[in-house]
Amino acid sequence: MPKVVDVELRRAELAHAAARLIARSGIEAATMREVAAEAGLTTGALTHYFADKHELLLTTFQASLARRRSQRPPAAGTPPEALLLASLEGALPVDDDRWMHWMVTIACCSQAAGDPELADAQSQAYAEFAGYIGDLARACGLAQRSDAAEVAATLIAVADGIAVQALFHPGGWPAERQRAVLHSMLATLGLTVTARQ
Amino acid sequence: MPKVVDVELRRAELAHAAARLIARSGIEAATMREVAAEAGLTTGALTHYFADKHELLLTTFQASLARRRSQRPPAAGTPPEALLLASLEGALPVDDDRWMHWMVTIACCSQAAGDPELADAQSQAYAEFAGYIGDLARACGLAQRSDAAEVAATLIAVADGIAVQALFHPGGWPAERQRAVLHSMLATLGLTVTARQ
Amino acid sequence: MPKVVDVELRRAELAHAAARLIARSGIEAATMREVAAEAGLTTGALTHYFADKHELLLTTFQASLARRRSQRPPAAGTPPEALLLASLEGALPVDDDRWMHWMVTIACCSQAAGDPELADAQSQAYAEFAGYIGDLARACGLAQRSDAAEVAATLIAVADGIAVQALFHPGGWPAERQRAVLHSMLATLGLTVTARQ
Amino acid sequence: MPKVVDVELRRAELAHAAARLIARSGIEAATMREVAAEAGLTTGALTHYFADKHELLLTTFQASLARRRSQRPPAAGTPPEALLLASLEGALPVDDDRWMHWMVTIACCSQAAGDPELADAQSQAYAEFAGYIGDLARACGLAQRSDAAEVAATLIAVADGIAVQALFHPGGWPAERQRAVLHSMLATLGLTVTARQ
DNA sequence: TATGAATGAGCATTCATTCAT
DNA sequence: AATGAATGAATGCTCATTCAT
Repeated sequence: MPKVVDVELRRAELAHAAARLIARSGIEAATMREVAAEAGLTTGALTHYFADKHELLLTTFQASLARRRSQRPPAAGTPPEALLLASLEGALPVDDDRWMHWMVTIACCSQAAGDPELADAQSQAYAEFAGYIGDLARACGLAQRSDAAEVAATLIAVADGIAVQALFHPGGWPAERQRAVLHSMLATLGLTVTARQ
Repeated sequence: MPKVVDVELRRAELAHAAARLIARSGIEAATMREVAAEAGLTTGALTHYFADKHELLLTTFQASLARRRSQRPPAAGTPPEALLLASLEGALPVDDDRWMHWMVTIACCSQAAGDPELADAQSQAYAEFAGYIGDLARACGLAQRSDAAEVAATLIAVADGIAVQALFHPGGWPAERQRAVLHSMLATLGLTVTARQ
Repeated sequence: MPKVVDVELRRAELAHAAARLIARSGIEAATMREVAAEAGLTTGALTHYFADKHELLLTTFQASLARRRSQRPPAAGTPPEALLLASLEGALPVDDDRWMHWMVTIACCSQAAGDPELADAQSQAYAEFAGYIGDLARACGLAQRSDAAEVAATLIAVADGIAVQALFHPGGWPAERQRAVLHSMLATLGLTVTARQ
Repeated sequence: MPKVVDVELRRAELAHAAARLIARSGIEAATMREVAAEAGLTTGALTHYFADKHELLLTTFQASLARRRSQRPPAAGTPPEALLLASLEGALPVDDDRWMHWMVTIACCSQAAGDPELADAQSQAYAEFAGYIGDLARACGLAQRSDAAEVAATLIAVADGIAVQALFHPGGWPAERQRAVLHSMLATLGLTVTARQ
């Protein structure tokens, strides 16, 4: 009987190592060797878990997306206004984890130009998020069935726009500033924001 | 007498070739060989105009930024509302040229993690744009001296947020939708939009 | 009590798997992984039966040679002319099994340049076969003690020469053509060929 | 103007280096690095002249074939008997050059199982040689139009059979023995051999 | 006995870069 | 100014091999 290893766990560890590297030093630094070393393994082990680099990158992106999704607050028992606010705040790069997710996303967006599979993953993740936000907007009374998509697009635009500026101007956007601009925009759009966390 | 070549023109051509490749196939495709070939030259010629790849990428980014700046409408004789609107619309990837600029920007952002010079170029460009938008917001009466920075940040967030969604979901954001969402947001924020182009 | 496995049988199965791979896809395809998989096992099991790849290849070659030897007709009660003919025909790649043996032989010959052990195995097998054919030639009256080696060399040359052409020009040498050329040559050399199998 | 290099000459040099390596140490030793080093260059230069290893191997084989063909004596003014004899002797591995050609041929035959292009090159070369020998056999009166193919096959079989034995039993087949067996066979087949070189 | 995780050297190939011309 | 030959380091990947289980 061989050494028992949780294959999915190992893949997750390796994908996370890749994400750290991408966030820290850019996508060009995320070579097979470096990713393996970051995870404390060797190249041979890496290719044991991922057929090739493309699969590693795709998995890294999908794992990062899944991680973000899993951190949404539980729907049951939370008022939709709080859910919506938390979801949009969740899109801001206010801590290392969220910053890392944005760096992975940006890197994959740049890569997606020559990689349909990556482009698909991105499109689908976006559609899912837009649908989720649209549902919440309706629950909050911010949108009707007919304009949910545009309202969601607007809300997401606000959060993503702040995120992009934070990414483009590191140091200029501490967490508080990000949240303040988001809250003021949401207030303008009619979402009453009560004090939080 | 040696062949007279406009050095700056050649550099611009090469930088533009690099930008096309980045937009078309991602940053990994923009190798020295490919960039040279895209411009109809050979590697040797490329290194004649750029000391190394880093300089090529930096120049490509700065050229793309300068190109965007140069397309702002002339300040003299244009009402500030129109200038502001045009500037924000100019940030949307509504045509091939603007799309290319965004792809270059995204690629450089991803690269900037490991490249301070690129990060600087990005920061400075953003600061300049934010200042320009802040001034216009004050001219329009949308902001006071005291809150110009936050108002500018909000306005840019709206435009960039739409841009990011368009980039992440190619095909889902035709030019008209981008403009419509932008205009509706600006109206909410108090900028009266008159019919245009 | 551990599972009882016939070690020699397993080695033979693995060597045969290696031979199949070599014949089917060339020697480069016969990696440890592929050989193990072809035999329905894993690499770990393969290295259990063979110290290293070199031993596997050597065993594969020797097993293929032994297999060919074991298919010589029984000497007792068979006229030497029939024995000689059958032995020479046995060298022709007229069926899958013999084709496989030739492919293994060729692969090992190519490999033997850098592998003295392989070269030895080849030399010895050849010497044994030449001796056997020489003895039969004398029994048939085709050779004296003094010229048995040269007569044997001549006879083997004919068979091997046909074999090589068949290998080099797959499709152009159906079994019948191989046998016909061999028989006509043997007739010229004085061996009367009677109808057979 | 760049350094002027005769591209075809360089390719020939590299292919010859590959052939030397294959003959000396087997095909596994003919890695890109080793071939480049054997030719006094580096890997990068090798890939400058050959797109990939497959092209290098194919070229090496074809160059070896062409080299053999180019060493046939001039047809004009030579009696067909001498031409035929020289051609068949040319197939024997009696010197380093011919030995090398045989090793390359054997290696490619082994490789051809998984490489149609290599198999094609082999087939065509064989067909050409068989046709050439058939024509000479008719010119010598050894064959009619109807049986030229079979006579050629027989003649080639004799030479190739000797060659294979020489390859399989290095040291046991000095040039004189190879020629002696060939001549005796040809005499049996009706070709009068006059004294030669 | 057999597995498969892990290693690390080695592979073909690509790349930015240099330089004689 | 421009070429393209050549370099050598680095890349993604494969391989034989080892070993705890």
